[in-house]
Amino acid sequence: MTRRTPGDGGRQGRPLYIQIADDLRSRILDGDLEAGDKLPSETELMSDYGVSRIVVREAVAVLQAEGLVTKRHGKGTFVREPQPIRRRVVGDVHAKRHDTSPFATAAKAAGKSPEWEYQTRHTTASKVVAKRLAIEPGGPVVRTQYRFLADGQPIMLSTSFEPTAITGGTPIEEPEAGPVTGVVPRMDSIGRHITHVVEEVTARAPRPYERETLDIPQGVPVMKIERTYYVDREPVETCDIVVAADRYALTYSVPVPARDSEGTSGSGPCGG
Amino acid sequence: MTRRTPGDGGRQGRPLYIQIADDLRSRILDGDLEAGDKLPSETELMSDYGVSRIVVREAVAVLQAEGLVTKRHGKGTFVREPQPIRRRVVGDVHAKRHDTSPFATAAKAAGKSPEWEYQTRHTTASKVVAKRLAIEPGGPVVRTQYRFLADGQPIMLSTSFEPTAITGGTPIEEPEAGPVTGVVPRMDSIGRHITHVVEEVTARAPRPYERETLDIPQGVPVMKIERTYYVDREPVETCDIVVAADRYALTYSVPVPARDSEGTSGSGPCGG
DNA sequence: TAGTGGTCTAGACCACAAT
DNA sequence: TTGTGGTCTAGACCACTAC
Repeated sequence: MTRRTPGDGGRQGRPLYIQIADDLRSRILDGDLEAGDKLPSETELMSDYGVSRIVVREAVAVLQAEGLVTKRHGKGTFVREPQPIRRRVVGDVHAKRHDTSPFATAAKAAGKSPEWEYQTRHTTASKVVAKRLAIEPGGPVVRTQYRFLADGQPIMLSTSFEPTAITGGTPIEEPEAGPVTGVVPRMDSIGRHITHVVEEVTARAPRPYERETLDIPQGVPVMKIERTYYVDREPVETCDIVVAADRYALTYSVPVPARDSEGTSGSGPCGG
Repeated sequence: MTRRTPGDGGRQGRPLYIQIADDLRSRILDGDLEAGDKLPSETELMSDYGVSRIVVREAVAVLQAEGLVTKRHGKGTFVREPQPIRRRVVGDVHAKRHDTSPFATAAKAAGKSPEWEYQTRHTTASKVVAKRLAIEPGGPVVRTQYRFLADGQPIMLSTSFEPTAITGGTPIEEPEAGPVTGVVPRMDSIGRHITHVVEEVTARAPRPYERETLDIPQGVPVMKIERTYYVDREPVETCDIVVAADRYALTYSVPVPARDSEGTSGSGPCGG
């Protein structure tokens, strides 16, 4: 490692904390340090590399931001262990049925009843929600916030919006208060069969509230799914789902038409 | 703000840098500071809050990790501006055709020819790749790495794998060297019509190589798409696609079957 | 009690960008 | 030249965890 004199500001090479981070990273990726292993303490790293504590801390912060390590107060810094992944499969053409409720299904498979907390409010549509529901901004909607739990621990957040124009006055006006639950059965019960679902997936750093509620470590982003249910071209419900990205994989299966007469389908390389 | 005496370690409240971060965050979210606006300099924040520089820097680092601000050396710290989003739509039931090459389509729509660089290698399948292609580990594959460019700037990385057992000896053995390009047309040309595509979406912090190549700022994760093309149940190509999460939204449209006799489809609340 | 990471001060020199 | 963020030192007290 290139050692620099105090205060030379980097003339002799890259910053020390970057060099140390690189060194530690390769020790992790090469398998020298395995998942769950403890990194040398800050004191050890200080003497190992002959630098001050802040340099060591910045180096470790780099690895933490990359999601490679986790710090535990009073215990040390550890190589992050891979999280168990929940697979959320949508639209598998080979499945007997389409599973639009993987949370409930997974919970049942594990012998647990799916649990969630919710809070329903009658309110008005914001500009964004109005656009997704194809209604006028300010129009009446029913908003329900969910927290889904596994072993009592929140693992998914969701907020749904339904236009009162569709459900108002029916037994299912409030999603969790009627005789039927589940979006598709509920809409079926008032004669509206949902024909398709559109999901828009993005990812970003978690908000402080999400970090706290979902117990998300530094360096782990969230995936946000904007899901909208349609009856033909009419949106009947839309919701935002937020999950920790290290615990979920979203799988989509999409058919390719028999032949593309226009010759543009799949015209690029894989990913293009 | 709760001021603490030096070295009291937090008895009187939350850490100073958290309080300062909270204050700055609310000034951003309340619209007091808008996208593109410059935050007070570190020197100003030091005197504004009466703390040392490291506290100010940690506070700003929090906001940076949340993706709210970007630092520019020699200029200042700025509220991040929303990035133009490329929408990648897969499986829209109302579209005339399925667009499996949104990159090329988007480039053409903008009046530019899509550009990419690639590098093809004959190699053997790793355990992971073998599993995705349903072949034996160590089996021969053709591996092609792509960098997709817009205005000369890389915006997407992709690595594809095709088993030589399928393409070997045909004109399309190497994806970019044959008479036909594009996964679907290429496979069509050797009598294998792709029936469906499976995409598995995850998100994580970018690797150093990805940060550099794709020019990803602090606090922005990447989305990784594992895409596999199938002829019936036989995988014929798989690839990994990596994009910056603040510049892409992945949209999937999935049909819901006419009626679910087993009564489990959509049985949970939205997101459940 | 000892070791760990968490927070904080005071001060220094540096590289980058605009004027 | 001035102001910005980038890197770094030396030292302090604190809270958490395990023994």
